[in-house]
Amino acid sequence: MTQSRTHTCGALRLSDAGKVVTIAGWMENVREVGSNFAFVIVRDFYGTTQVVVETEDMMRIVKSINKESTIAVTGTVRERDSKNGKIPTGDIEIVPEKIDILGRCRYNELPFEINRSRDADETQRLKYRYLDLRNPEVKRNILLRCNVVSALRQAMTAHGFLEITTPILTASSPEGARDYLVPARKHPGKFYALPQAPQQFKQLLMTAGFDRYFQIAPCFRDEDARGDRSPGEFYQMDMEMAFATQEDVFAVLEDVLPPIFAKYGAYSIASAAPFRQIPYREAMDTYGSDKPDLRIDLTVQDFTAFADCGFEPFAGSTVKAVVVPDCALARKAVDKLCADVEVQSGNKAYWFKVDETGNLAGGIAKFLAPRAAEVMEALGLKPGAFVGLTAGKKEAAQKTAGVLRSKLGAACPGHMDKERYEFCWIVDFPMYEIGEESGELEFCHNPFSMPTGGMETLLKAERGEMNPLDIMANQYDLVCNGVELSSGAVRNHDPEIMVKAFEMVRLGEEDVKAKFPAMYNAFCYGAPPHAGIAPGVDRCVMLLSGEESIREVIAFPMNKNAQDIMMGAPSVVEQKQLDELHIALVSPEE
RNA sequence: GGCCCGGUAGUUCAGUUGGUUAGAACGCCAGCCUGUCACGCUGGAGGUCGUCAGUUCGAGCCUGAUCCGGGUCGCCA
Repeated sequence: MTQSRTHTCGALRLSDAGKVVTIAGWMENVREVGSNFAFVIVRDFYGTTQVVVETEDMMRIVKSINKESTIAVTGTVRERDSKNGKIPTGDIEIVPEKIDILGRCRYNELPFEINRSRDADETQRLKYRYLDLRNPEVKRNILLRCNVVSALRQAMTAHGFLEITTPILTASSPEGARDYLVPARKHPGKFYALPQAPQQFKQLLMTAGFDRYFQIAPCFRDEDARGDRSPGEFYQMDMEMAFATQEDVFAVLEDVLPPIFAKYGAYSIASAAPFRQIPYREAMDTYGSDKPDLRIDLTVQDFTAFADCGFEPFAGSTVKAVVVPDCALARKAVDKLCADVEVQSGNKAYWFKVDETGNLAGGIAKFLAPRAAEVMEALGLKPGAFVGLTAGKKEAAQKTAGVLRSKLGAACPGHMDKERYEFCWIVDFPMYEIGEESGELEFCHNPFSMPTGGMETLLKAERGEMNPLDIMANQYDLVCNGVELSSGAVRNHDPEIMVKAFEMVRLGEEDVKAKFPAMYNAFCYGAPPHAGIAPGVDRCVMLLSGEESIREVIAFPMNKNAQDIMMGAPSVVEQKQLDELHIALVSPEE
């Protein structure tokens, strides 16, 4: 490039006509409309500009290179004879005096067409992510992410939070997800772990007196992927506040998030503070989910009273119903919906409806017909109503009903006000549950949360004055449009209460010290009460962009199997490296 | 790890009951075209139908195994 560019490909307007300029970018397209007459489209990050080739010399250069080569064009800006109102630079074109080839594209056929890359096979897109990202539609999500992260930083800083980075190489934590381990060269047989979250560090920062901390923090968990969950690594806007209550944490996020969602989101309306607070058990009963989509006005009702109606799958089960008062779904759509529910929840869904004359019809109606009046009364049914049903153990029936509710909300017009962001807090999570495998009391979520009522509550349960399953944790989830954005809690900062909480699950002081030595020790030196939360950055951007796959909001995502196809990770390493790390590979055997 | 869906041209897909030479669109190559903007027109090249085995006179299509991808459940304190 003998001359640096004077304008970007999105900059030139009619007022620039007559200027001699230089632009640079990728040769997106060449439209030949005559001999030695062609339109060349040059694209860069900012837009596209048309170059009109009118001479044999220029045509020879253009025809000598493949599309997607980078070029620099120097020439005169001219008003177009025929303008294009669809693009900002559509009034002008450049008449080139010089076209420099900067970076030749060696292939005349690409793995996919840039502007249609979103239709291409995902493996191809990820392998050639640098080509995929040339597509302005794909690039836009990454730009959105930059803006959101920048806005989060500004808002948190304005609220007096300090951004402090915490270690990436740290100690393996015994609870929670599977760790990524890193062998320690200087300590044969020992390993670092990548942090699943900066949880313990941020609590230590509170103990150190930093008062308000946040970090756009990378988190690493070796668990399987989902559409909305990256394998391996993801980012959280991690934050923690000292001398703070649950309400203090809520107040910060209720102030920080809605403006960012309204400004950068696909929808311009976001719930105003304060967000609705829904106790966990109420959420499960009413919405069949601990991450309800409040844009849907349908609710789940209990139908267990009719479990003995003679329909075999209901026998001895909890039965849940979702009523749509005015649903005109075609039979085919109903079948599809039930099939989708089964795929997503792993459990079957059933249905019947009330016809115009007030009779039960379709699906499993014949089993309920003998008690039709009773059914109508119990569910408050009127002619035209549709009833989706699920059955199973209480939790399964609830969760399946939750899936059914979302599907029905999306499918039946008038029951989902889609174009908005509806936030809510899920509060009052149980501290303990009966483990499915062990059959004994276990921590429900994490052991760092303060039990509601503190030591007094734990002692009550210990004395048998209350059911341990009724102990609540000062823990909360932030949910938006059916997506769990974040978990947080008022932490347990008292060593004695920590030990007591562990004793409930047959562990004790030694276990606390062994599992969380730094935190336990630190809390013995005067810890402030503190609380925090960590909204997922990828999930937020996903909601804002309206994308269905989390990979669309990550610049270089891994595939479902936690592989980076482009870079070839994970990969085999040289024997020398293994030797240095004191690692001997065992060949896999059957 | 279980279940569901998919794998056919460079790309996205169609392919009937198992039956002649496996098609379309986009892309690519060549020619024509002086105002295109998803430019247009004409022609052309391009295929181990994921892989292996089986059934059959005959398999893209049926059966079994296997590999790969996506979704989902488990898992994700």
